[in-house]
Amino acid sequence: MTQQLEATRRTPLNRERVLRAAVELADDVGFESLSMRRLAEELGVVPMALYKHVANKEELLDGMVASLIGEIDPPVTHTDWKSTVRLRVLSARRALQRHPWARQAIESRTTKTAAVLDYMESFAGMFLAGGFSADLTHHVMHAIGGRMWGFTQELFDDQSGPTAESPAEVPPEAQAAMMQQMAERYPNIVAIATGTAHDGSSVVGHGCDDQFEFEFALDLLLDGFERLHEQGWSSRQAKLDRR
Amino acid sequence: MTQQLEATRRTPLNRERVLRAAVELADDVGFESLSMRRLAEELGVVPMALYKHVANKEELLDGMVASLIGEIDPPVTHTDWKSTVRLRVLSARRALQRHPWARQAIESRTTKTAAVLDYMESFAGMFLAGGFSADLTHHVMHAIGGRMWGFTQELFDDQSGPTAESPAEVPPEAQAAMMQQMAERYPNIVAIATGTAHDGSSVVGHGCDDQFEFEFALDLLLDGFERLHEQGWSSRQAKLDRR
DNA sequence: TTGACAAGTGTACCGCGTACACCTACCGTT
DNA sequence: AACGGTAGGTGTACGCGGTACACTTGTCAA
Repeated sequence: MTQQLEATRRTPLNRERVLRAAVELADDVGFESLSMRRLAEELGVVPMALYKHVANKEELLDGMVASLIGEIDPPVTHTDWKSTVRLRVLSARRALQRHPWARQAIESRTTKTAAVLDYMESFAGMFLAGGFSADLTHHVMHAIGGRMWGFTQELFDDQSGPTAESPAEVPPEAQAAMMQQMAERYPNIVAIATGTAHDGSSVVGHGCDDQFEFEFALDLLLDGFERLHEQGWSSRQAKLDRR
Repeated sequence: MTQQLEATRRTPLNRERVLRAAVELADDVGFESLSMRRLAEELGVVPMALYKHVANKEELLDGMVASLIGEIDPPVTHTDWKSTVRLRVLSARRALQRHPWARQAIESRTTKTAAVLDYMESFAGMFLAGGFSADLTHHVMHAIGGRMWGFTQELFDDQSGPTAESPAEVPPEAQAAMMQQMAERYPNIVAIATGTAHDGSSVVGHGCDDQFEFEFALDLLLDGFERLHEQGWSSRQAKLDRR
């Protein structure tokens, strides 16, 4: 009968499996619903068992981020820095979109793990290899910020107005009235929202092309970097120019 | 004796006072340590009493953000859009720096309150008033993202390496050895970190000029916006150009 | 056979947000 | 003067979260 139990028993856990399960679970239920207890349950194990493989939840999250970094393509070679950076960022973005929890996870991390440092190291390398000064590279990395991970501060993703309660319970034509009110109180927002509804559909929350928005900002920055690089920008000079 | 009790009793709470106390508490103890229970304690009241003035913690945070927005200067008038936007953003940044919890609070909010919508409305207005098309304004607002609140994704603020444990317990000259290791594993990071230590001090975590980094990226974006605006950029054209 | 060690368990603690029933002082009305 | 509603504050309790600590159990080397 111990035999049976042994047969039933899964192959023992290990850090790898815990991390994989955590990623899967977060993919399914979202970042905020990922708990040690829930993860343990998913693995058919008691919560405290996890602590034999990760020190605490922080470390679990660090591990998840590391695994995410593993999904980002290495930089391509034999092109200019701009394409290299661009492709890498877009690869990061793809990884991020496969794992909706990743943005929150990255933002929640404070201490940099080796995996993160490695990624940043390699990222800086793309600029330096492109002939950027260490100085410019430094500031450029700051400027690109979260976009180096493939995300933007999304301040728009919700199409909900201030009075968004019921998800599908909106009276069909009452929407027009609300739209009316919106247009009065928020003319500019309505303008920029509908101004881009090229297909004529004038719903407020028509949702915009995230990918386009992302690339718009990314290219704006890359073009700016290029210009500074070409004109031999240095922070010392910039600071002198300021006065 | 009931007299005495009445005399002792504070003036009754109200939403205002709750919000003010919450802001103060968060200023002191940080975003993650702000709890309903702690706030209640601070107000000399039982936790559930707060729920007579705010519906739940979400609403409390919304209120805090609203109060923060109240600290941002209104847009200046009679200048070009660029200065107007720039000054406003820098004002937002100042507000944010007075309240270290604000970044996390803003990022944590999903539904937009009236206060937030008002701010965004007015923000969009600065571009539109400057002659920007609704189209360009839309994308520009996306691009500026969190910077419109005065913050950047800070991916650097920690100067800690991967082995940062004890805060002050670092053997004095062992730091040099660690530096050595750093330089081997992370040559690029070390280069861009020390490359900007203009004063010759080569400490890794010398900390950089946050304000400068912020303005660097902000101006890069504003210059980019200006260029696009001048050349009559439209998203339709941009999409056509892409192919 | 032993005994060390790694993996998993069970119990427990504290902090969190908040539902719900209750109390109590104050108010305008009758 | 008596009354009932109401706003503000209370007390108790629940479920969930992370995780400390002491324990069993299964495995393998000596």
